[in-house]
Amino acid sequence: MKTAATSSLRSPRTAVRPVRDAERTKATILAAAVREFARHGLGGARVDRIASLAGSNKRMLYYYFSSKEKLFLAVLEKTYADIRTAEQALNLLDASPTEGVRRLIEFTWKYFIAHPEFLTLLNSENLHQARHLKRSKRIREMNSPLIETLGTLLARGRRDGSFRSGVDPLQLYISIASLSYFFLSNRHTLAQVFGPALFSTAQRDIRLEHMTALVLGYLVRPQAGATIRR
Amino acid sequence: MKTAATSSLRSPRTAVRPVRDAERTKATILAAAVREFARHGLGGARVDRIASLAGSNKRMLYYYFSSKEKLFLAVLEKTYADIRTAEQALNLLDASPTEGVRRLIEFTWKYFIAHPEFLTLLNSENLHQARHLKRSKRIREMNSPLIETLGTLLARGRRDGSFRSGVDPLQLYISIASLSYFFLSNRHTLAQVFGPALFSTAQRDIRLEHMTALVLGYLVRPQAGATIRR
Amino acid sequence: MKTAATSSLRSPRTAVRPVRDAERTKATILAAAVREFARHGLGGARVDRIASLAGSNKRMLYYYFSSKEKLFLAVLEKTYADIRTAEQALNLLDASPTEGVRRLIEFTWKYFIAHPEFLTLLNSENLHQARHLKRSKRIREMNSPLIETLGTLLARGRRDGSFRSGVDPLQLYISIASLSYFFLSNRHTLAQVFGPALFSTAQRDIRLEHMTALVLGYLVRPQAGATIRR
Amino acid sequence: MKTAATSSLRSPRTAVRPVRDAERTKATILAAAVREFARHGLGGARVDRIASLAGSNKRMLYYYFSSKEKLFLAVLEKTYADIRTAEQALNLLDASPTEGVRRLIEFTWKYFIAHPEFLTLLNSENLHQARHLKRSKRIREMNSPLIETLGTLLARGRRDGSFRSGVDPLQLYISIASLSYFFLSNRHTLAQVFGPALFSTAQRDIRLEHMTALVLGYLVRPQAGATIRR
DNA sequence: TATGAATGAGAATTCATTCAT
DNA sequence: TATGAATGAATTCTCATTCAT
Repeated sequence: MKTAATSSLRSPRTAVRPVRDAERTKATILAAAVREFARHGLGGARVDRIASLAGSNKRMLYYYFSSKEKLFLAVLEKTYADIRTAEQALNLLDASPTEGVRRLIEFTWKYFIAHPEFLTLLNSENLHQARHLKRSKRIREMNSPLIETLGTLLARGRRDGSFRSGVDPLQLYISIASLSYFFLSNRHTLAQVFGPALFSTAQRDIRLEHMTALVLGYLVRPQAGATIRR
Repeated sequence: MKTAATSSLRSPRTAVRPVRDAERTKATILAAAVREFARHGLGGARVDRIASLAGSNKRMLYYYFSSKEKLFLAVLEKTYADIRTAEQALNLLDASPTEGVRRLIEFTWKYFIAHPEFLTLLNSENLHQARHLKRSKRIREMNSPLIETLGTLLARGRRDGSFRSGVDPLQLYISIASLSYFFLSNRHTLAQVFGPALFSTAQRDIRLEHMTALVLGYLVRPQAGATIRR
Repeated sequence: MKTAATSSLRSPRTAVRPVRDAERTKATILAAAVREFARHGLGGARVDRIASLAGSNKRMLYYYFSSKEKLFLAVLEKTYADIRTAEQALNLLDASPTEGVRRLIEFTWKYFIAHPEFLTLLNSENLHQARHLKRSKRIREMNSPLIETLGTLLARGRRDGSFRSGVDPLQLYISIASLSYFFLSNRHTLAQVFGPALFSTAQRDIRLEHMTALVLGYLVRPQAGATIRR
Repeated sequence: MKTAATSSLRSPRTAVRPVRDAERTKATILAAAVREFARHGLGGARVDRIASLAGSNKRMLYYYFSSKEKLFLAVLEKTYADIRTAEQALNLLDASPTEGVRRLIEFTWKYFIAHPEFLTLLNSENLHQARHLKRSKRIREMNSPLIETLGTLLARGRRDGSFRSGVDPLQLYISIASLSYFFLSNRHTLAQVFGPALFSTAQRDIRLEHMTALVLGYLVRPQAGATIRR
């Protein structure tokens, strides 16, 4: 009876009965948790909702993750792991310094757009003063390769005369992230204050262009011969 | 007994000036709410804690603010009103375009440092998709004068040749806010990932310098005569 | 029967509506908790049951006692306070040493019969290794006056030749408690093993006589002149 | 993979002797259950903990014992069987009546010290009003031989003039058990109230001496010739 | 205006037990 | 025989809100 009801809800082929596949169940719960925590924050997330979102039940959640807090940590770890993986696919050093920086800006922008959960989860974790991150060896070991890559790009650009000197790669990296982050993370209040047009698809390109112009306008030295006249 | 003692402490006769207790109680609760919502977000904030933080009681809170949500809205309105007031004290148009922009960056940076609650409250409101802001006529009427001021600065700079052309004041305003916001709002996770040294007082100045260099490096045209040679 | 008894407790005149008498509500909850913990032990007791037994609700229980564990502690404290009060009403020193000891035995026996909760609560607390008692300053300060009283009786008896010498009052006190405690605390298993007749009202007197004979038979020296012959 | 590895470790071929795993598993679970129920009582015991304590799993526990309650019953039966076995090794009738009683006291004392689980399990069963015992034919058939033995000792002692008359062997048996039981079962609260020194090893001997003196002081008639004079 | 008492609905977490392999 | 996965029903505890004085 119960089985019938349940099976009608879920397609017979995929999940008629309990999965009995630990890894899969765990992954499903984790994915549901990512959505829930991203949408409602740590405090606002509901364990019940995560379980039913995952097509599982609360008990399984505790079976695999022990507590809501630890589940949140697992979510953070997955989120960090995901972005690190995406970063590794970037080959910024294949291009010219200018092109490399341009691609980094674009990557950041597009990643944040494709993964809005990253922004809200990070906000949540900061609201809690990075309490969970502090306890996670895993995350602390996941260093982003991008700071070093950006450092290499800056050095190359300086050497070939295209970039100005004296730029700290960490500060610049943070600035690049900032420009995308703020715009997307605060889109609801920004839309309210400056009008929803700001978030049309056309405006998205405009924002990307602006950010690129800002960063490259700062970095790139006017080329020789490009004498500036009045 | 206790009541008598308490009331004598707050009795109009002993107060220095005939302060309206009602207004004072309301303000105290609001101030406590700002702290609580800033610290814990909307979901994590506790009505009990606000009441006791205010040295008052829950009944008063409901008496003046009707519900937790409306109290949150009041908090947002106060927070926006505060920053608008601070912005009005700025006289960016008294200075040169370059100096005006520099001051705007500095103001933003320092305001965010002095008012960390602004950042977390905004994050909270965005988590809730600006649900409260949408309902607040008051906030929507509180337009920031800075976009227009920045537009004027950009136009002046363009005219006097110091600034590049084609810069959208809104985009630039958002970028300026971004650079401070991200760094401060995510300080806990950033400290965890890049080390706590990033947030020493010395580093603060470095961040401000970097942001200023970035924005002005982009905006300011190399001066005439500053010919670039091989 | 039970309904009648219960409803009389809540007669319309006394508690039709919420009591709004903090002390009374608290006391009612505490009384209900004594019953529930005594019946089911700490682990087996149900917070819901306590609340409804008290004609109140769970929330009030937490309002006044913070947690199940702290409520249990309050119950222990009350239980200890009760027996100490009862002990203070005893005037053992008014009687002869023999009579004094007899009365102590009788008091212990009757108190344990009248207060079966004392036995089970003590068992529970010992199961938990006196975890709660350790935290209770109140209980540690509630010293029983009976050890000292018993010491005085023993000294007097020794002096007037009625009691043997070399008896440690603490050991004897513990033994007196033991004799009643074991019989009553284990009555269910004893009845199962030795038959329920052991707990008839007639047998109760027999037990009291036996315990008195045992203790006094040990303490009291055969009187002079009562020569023992073959 | 993991399963294969595990089962190969326990395969009959690698075991030293061809032990019947079934019996062993059952015994291991039972032993673990004794500990767990003794420590936490019936209500506080956790099926999970028993399984992992036994190095086994919950399914096996249910396979062999059907339910938590039945497992508790099995534990009680084992506990009773153990003490009956130990009692049978006593040969109290080999000695003089006085010596026989002395040995019985000592045996009780030492058995309770060596088997603290007996005390807590009995307390648990009494908290549940001997519910399980009532259902166990096995236990009801396991009569203690000691009542009869004690009866014989008392009769002999009366006949040879060493013991007083009119002593009910059951009452005395219960008293002897009481004196050890109470002291040991309530050791945690007693230590809290009277200080931990009461449970030093030295004090243990003092307690045994006291109990023996008490019982024999009551039982033994002053010897003939030991006329009491003025 | 002020305050402590009271509450229902809901939150996280736990538990004994069963299922599938 | 053995094992990990799965679950419904409780269980403790929390929270925003309202009531009585």
